[in-house]
Amino acid sequence: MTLPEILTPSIEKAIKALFDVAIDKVEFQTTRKEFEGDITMVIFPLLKVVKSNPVELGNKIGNYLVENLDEVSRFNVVSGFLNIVISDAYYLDFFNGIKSNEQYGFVKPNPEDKAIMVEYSSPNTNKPLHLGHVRNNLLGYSVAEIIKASGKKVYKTQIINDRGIHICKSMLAWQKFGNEETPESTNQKGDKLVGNYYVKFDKVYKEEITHLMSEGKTEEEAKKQAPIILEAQEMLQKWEAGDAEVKALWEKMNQWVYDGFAITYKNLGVDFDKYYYESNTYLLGKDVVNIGLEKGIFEKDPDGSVWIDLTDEGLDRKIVLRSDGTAVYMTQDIGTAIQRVKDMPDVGGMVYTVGNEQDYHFKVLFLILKKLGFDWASSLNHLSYGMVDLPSGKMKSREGTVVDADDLMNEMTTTAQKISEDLGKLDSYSEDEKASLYNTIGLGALKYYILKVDPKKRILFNPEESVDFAGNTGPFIQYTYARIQSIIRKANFDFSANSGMEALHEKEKQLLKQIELFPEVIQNAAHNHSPALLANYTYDLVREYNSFYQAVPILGEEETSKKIFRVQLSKKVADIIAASFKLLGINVPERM
RNA sequence: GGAGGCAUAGCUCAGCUGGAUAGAGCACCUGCCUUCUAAGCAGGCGGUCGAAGGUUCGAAUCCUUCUGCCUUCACCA
Repeated sequence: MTLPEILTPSIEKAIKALFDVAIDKVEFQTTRKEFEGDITMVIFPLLKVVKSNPVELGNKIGNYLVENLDEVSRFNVVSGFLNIVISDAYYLDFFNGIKSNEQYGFVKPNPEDKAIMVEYSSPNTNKPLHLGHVRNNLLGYSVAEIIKASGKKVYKTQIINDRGIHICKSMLAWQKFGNEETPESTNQKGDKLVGNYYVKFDKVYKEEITHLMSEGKTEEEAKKQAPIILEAQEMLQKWEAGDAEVKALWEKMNQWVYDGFAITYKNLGVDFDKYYYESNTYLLGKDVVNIGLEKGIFEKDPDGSVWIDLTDEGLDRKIVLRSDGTAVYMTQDIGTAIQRVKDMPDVGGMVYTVGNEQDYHFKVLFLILKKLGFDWASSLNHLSYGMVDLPSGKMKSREGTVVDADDLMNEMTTTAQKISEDLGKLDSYSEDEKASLYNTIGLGALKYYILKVDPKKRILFNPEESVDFAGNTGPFIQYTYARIQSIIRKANFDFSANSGMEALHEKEKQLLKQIELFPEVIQNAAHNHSPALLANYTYDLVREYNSFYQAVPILGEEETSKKIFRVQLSKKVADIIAASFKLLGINVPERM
């Protein structure tokens, strides 16, 4: 039971006994540092129901609590705030209850509950993953893990945009200029190789445009008439017609990309339960549109195109089927959503991790699915996140101003190595152990840097400054974890025994209060789809721990009961750090 | 033009359902390594919470208007 759960009934009883009125809500907040107390009740809201002045009322309630609850040892009233001092026994009791619970804060899924499907990553297959994908992947993975920890079954999925003009551009450029190059022959990751040809295509395309314009064409005409773009469009048509040669090339090059992605995903530490491919789903949804047409949800224009009129909802008219009867993006997403629930009938909701430039698209998509009458349509969420910008401006893959995901991870690891070597604490480590540790720290820095900011805010990513290891950073938290492991190694006595502690140091109490918040933070983070809440909580916990660490000797010449308790407390903090970081997809090192 | 998002210290960010004198880190200054890992701790400096109104006992938080930046409103995905 949490403190509010313990206190609320007593306060209600007190009010009932004193004034004979019922109150509907009691408001609590943690007591500010400058006042004595652990939890504070706000008196003001009661004044509407109870005729009294805040101080008098606070004193009455306070007295009642001290007399009737063992947990409350004393209180003070400052203007409209009742500051309640909770007994050490309560916190010791709480700690004994959770200290050996490995699952503390995590809720077991209820088999009756519907599962949540989390979609993230969803790249195009014509170029490697970049910094923007990194944010998407980290967010999606972490939110999936957090929802899982909050007590729901989760499926991680993605839809791979494996067809379309973009991949045809890479294919065509490879065919024309590739000299049969392969990832093996060039010793290059497949996604990089394919990406190079996408850039190559664009270069040739631009040259052709310039050439045509020098012959007197307008830019618009030139863009439409450049031979290479016409050829790419022809290739796309062949693909759609099922041309064997084009399909074979398409399969070969996509496979190169998948092999490359697999390496990036592995290094990034993300995974998926189920993959969807646009080439399998792009035709889905057309039947649904026809059903919707019969129901009168959609309307057909004279030219044959199908639309939905959302002007009543404050939105626009949106096309759902082209005049030639082919599917658009929206058609496909309608179909895919329905297909997913068919594939996994226990899915009762979805979270789409997609950048905020698609806010409108998802608003419309969810509305359409709701109008089509699917009961799960009310549980669809768009995990919308802000762009990642560089100091130099926006990232543009065609112009080569992107930060490549693989390069970024390497750089972070290298920086971790430099800083670690300067500190020189790892001399006894083997080369393999060092390499693994640098990877843990470097990726920890990167992931934490991205996840600690509110998803909906844009991130200005400065590659140099992002590699920070002090303050609110991943490595700082990892470092605290490693220090605690060191304490545990040195505590060569049985610290799993009952400590027999009776009174708490102020810092110990502060720490326990922070620990007490963990389960609630997981629920909040799951509810808000925000790893940032968890990240910032963990940082607060670590600061609280470090403060405690400096203030009291843990393995000093103290009574055994204190040593046992403090090591237990340290271990619990380390466990929570590890648990929290696991949900963020970050590893913790045993030493650093 | 319609719709949506963002705006908090010089910089990067917290601030949960409205609550006490708005919090961290970086940077700058002062202390603390013979003691469990100093990637640390304790403290100082630094704010008209974009602006103006409104609701409220009480507003960074809710409402309205305005300003600035971004996104979106394709028979692209």
